[in-house]
Amino acid sequence: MRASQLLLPTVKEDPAGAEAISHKLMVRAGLVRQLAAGIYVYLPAGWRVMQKIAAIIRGEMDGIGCQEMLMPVINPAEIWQQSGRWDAIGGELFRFKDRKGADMALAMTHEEVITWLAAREVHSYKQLPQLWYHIQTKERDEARPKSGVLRTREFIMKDSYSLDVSYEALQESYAKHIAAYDRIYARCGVEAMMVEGDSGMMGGSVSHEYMAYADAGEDEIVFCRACGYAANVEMAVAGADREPPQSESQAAAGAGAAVDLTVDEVRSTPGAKTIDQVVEFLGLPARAFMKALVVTVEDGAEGRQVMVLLRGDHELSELKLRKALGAEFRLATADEVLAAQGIAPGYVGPEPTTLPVYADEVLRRGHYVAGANKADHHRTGVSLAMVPQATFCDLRKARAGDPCPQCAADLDGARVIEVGNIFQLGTKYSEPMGATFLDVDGKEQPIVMGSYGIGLARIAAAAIEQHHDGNGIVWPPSIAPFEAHLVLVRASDEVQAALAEQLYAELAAAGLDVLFDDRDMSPGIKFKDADLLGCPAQIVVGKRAPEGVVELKDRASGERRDVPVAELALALGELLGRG
RNA sequence: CGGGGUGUGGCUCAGCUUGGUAGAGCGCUCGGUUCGGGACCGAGAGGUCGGCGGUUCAAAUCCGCCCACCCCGACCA
Repeated sequence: MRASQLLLPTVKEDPAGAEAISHKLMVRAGLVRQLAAGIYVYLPAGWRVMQKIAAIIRGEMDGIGCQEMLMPVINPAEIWQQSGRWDAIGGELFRFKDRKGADMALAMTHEEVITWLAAREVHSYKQLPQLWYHIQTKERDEARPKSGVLRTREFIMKDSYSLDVSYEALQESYAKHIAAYDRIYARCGVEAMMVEGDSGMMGGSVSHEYMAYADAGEDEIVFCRACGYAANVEMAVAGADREPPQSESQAAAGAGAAVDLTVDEVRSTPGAKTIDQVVEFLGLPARAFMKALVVTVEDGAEGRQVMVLLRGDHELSELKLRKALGAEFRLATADEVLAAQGIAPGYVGPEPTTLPVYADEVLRRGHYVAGANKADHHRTGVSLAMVPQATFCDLRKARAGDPCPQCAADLDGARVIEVGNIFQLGTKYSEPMGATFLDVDGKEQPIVMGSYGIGLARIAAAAIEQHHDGNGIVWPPSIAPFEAHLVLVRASDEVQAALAEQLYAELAAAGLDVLFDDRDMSPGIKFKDADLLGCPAQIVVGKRAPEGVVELKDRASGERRDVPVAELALALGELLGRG
């Protein structure tokens, strides 16, 4: 491809509002343009990256016997009503009516279509297992698109589905996907880790998420270098705290502290409503406090209130609380808190309270400062021995430094991008949608299903997050828009131009993806563009063209060396890792 | 959906507080000089200041409503 003819609109300045590095670089390098919130145009170079990622995914999916097909984005409402998701999913599902007034939906994933297909075409255990996939646009009316291509309302996903005769058989399909996914990320040059997931709206029981390390990621995981345990912080088991409660270490240190945590006493804390403010006011660490949240449980027509207790320095895992309650919940409004506890948020405490209490495990021990249920006052010496109705459970988010729940080593933490996930759906869709088969005994059974997704753009973005420098993107060779960027320094120099043309023809003939910068522009612009775009090899035809020598630059290391034209093919092969 | 912010040439932004001739840098066009790390000189093109309404002799600027986009939160196969 000739740069003089390629639509590659590079820009010098970061786009307004962009924060994620991948977002800035994808726009600056001329890979994408935003049409509307969370809706992007893939420009030629960006689309090449997507196609390369798709090709790697295809290869690996085909490799485990998964069959490619194509399912429609437009779905009749009927199948979504059958699966129950028409009602279960809120505004995230794009809905519209066709000209006849029939309800339609834009598919956000394809379980319904797959199950519809399976119900019609799969009848016997002899046809199973089946592995089906497609690479198709997904539509989701995200509440908040963000971070460029990381969270969008329209995106391309590889989604595959397994159909099996039993849960045991499903394990095999699941294992095949795990193996394929590991290879896909490795081949794309993205470092990702499999963690336990929450199955969320997909339903089912077992699920895992593939997480790629990136500061721009919106998820956080903890993982153990010693034993390999890894989980989303929402999910991860928060092990016991190594340190004793603050009140015990304070007691051990002897008397004389300004505030004795073990003494039951009401103290005036005017204006101090948040943990940070009370910490400041009393001069105690956050872990000396107990924070009381009042939440409204939405398991009846009218919500009921429940008090949730966490240590001051811990964060609530909403997922864990949802599981403990067995119902959805939300933070209570100020009015609800006042009605339920008789005090406005800010000074709520468990002593006394008539509400059901759910307390995090670490609060079993120790004395804490808690709200005094009186405006502008907190109370010391509060221990949960005073709250007999308290139910203890693991409610807090795990964090780096916590002991690993499997081997007790220290957990590490990382921000991550979710680049894929796999679910054991079971019969969640096959039962309501009547996707059954006859087993060996002639008995009708629901098909046991799994679903497996990978977002292509997220792989591209994660690759950039993991591989870039101050000058631009440093693509892994496997997914770079071009393998080599041939830079003609002086287009007006006949010798240089002739040599560049010759190399362009030869490299292309050798099957290499080459971008030939034949533009008549100042060299600085060309070099900057080449670094920004980030193709792994740069071949610079310049001063030494008359001798038949060009410069080969390794984008990743920045190393450059002069190479006689005759040796270029070999040197390029080495640089690109083709041996 | 709640909170905050922004909207001015293609891009990034200033101007708005205190109403009075619409600006800069980059990009673009033409001519010339340059030519290995986003060159220089000269001459140009390009804007209903997000939209509608209001106040005023006069609105980019003040007021109201709406829209779009961004950020935080809620939500998230």
